Amino acid sequence: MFTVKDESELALSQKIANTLKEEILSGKYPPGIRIRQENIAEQFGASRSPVREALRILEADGLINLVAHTGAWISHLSLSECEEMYQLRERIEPLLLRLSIPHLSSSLIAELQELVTQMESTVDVETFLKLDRQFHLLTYSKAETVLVGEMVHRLWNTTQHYRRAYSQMMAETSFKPAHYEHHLLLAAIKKCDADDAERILFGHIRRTRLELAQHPDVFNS
Amino acid sequence: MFTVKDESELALSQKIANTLKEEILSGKYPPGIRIRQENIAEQFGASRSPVREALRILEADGLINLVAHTGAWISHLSLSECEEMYQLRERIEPLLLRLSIPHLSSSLIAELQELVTQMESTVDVETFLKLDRQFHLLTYSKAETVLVGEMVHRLWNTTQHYRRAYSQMMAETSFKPAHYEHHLLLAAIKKCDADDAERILFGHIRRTRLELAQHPDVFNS
DNA sequence: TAATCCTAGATTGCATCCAATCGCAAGGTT
DNA sequence: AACCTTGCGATTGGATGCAATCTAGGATTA
Repeated sequence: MFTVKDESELALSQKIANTLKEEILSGKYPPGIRIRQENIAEQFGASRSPVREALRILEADGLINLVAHTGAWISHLSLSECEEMYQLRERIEPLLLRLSIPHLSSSLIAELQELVTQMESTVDVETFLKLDRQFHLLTYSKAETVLVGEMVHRLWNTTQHYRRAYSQMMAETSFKPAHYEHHLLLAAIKKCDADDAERILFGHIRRTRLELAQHPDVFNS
Repeated sequence: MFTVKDESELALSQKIANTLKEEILSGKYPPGIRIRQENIAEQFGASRSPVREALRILEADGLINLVAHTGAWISHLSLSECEEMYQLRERIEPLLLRLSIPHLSSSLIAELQELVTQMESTVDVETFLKLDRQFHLLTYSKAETVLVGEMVHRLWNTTQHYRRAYSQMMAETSFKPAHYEHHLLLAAIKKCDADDAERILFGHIRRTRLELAQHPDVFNS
């Protein structure tokens, strides 16, 4: 039997970490602001002990920075750090895609097709962001890995704020290149051509990195 | 002025984590055995609070596994997980090398040369392991990165036990291919040929992965 | 005999209390 | 006026005690 670990049987520190993570990624806590242990404890009706452990977990996920005797801040990447993250993504995500492609079913590919169509027809940035995330993570979903998948999720989480900023920026000009790349990627996936898919995905992420680098103002707020 | 963070001003939980990490990597705690909070606390003359946070840090580094209400175990990779780690290394370390090569001084290259020579003349596995680690990390040392470097260090740490097992295994046959690859890598570095260096390093790690996969018995202990 | 249940001890998780440290503002010095 | 010192309030770090949970071993039963 396959039992999913029930949320209720997790340690409190884990539950706090999970909830905080959602809130950070959703933008409730913007990058750079400080987190106070007592506030969080109060918010969850708990003491500071589990909160402190939760903060350690979030630090490990790269979502916050802890400084001894000083406090915790929502981590914000500098331009150069963000470029590093994207360079990591350029190298790792094509690998994950390669490991996933052989196991993608035709019904899943139909889902991907649907997502590409939806992305083209939306104008709302937040919706596009969500669909884009769904699309890419779905292409990776059949990789029979543990660690590589986790790592990619971490990379997506820590760059979430900047993908949002990038999307808002691009919304004023055009998403066309992204849509073209999504079509090409989908075609390569349909052909089960892992080499081609890797190359297109690499370029897709690289282009984003280079465009972000031309808008350093995103990192000053 | 450049101030290195003094060990003494770190939080106790960080110091415990650092020490435990060394001990785990050195093999004092072999993969699979259980860690008890009270024992660690006693060992450091501290209470369980900082120990618990230290364990969270080590979990984030992938060195131990925590299960709620149950305990902590030194993590041990399965063969397939180990292969994943090596595939990650194949993709990321060439990137880090590329970012480092332009900044390598001639004196540092002389050091690298010396390490290659020393590796060829040693027969002791533990010494080889140390020199090999020094050599590769030194080739990466001038990369002006934060996150990529950290990630590579993590990958080296979590595969440490298996590199040891591999080396002991190879000691009975031959290290010759590794030595050849080290020479080629050094030559590419001297020429500042990042493309070539990336390719050689990729092959170097890949060969190790494939040889490890042919000795699954390493993972049964 | 083998499987199941149950209890005692051990171990982890969380709350509370106290100590250590930091940041900031007020006051003093050059 | 600019800089440095000092002390207080705020915040984090660590120790202890107790509750919740798990593991191991023996007793019970089919």
